[in-house]
Amino acid sequence: MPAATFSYAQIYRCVSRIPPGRVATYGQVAKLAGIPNGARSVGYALSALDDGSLVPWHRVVNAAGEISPRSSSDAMENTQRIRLEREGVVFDAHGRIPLAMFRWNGE
DNA sequence: CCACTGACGAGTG
DNA sequence: GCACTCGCCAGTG
Repeated sequence: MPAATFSYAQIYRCVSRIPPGRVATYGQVAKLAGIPNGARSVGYALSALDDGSLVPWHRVVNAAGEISPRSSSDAMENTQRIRLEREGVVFDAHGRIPLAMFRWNGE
């Protein structure tokens, strides 16, 4: 586990704030976490998570509304999609989410 | 300190 | 819509 001397907790907290059936982009979470241009850092922070995490990391997608491809194990991508669909999030034929409807406003 | 890598974003052609 | 480039921040060797 990395030193994480920085606001990982902020990122996790913001992600946890995302209501069910809603999604947020990396940039959005980053901004809310206090890192305006730290989209990459958000992704890294989420990558440090695992199944045992209480953080709904599956509600975080990229700016295109797609599930970001991770290093390996494409099976996890499927898991993320299943979890989202189970919460009511719909994927179009392109495999992405209509952010116009499901994007979290950050209330 | 430097170089490389990584769940990204925005801009350009 | 796709491919490429640059910029962002953090972690690791």
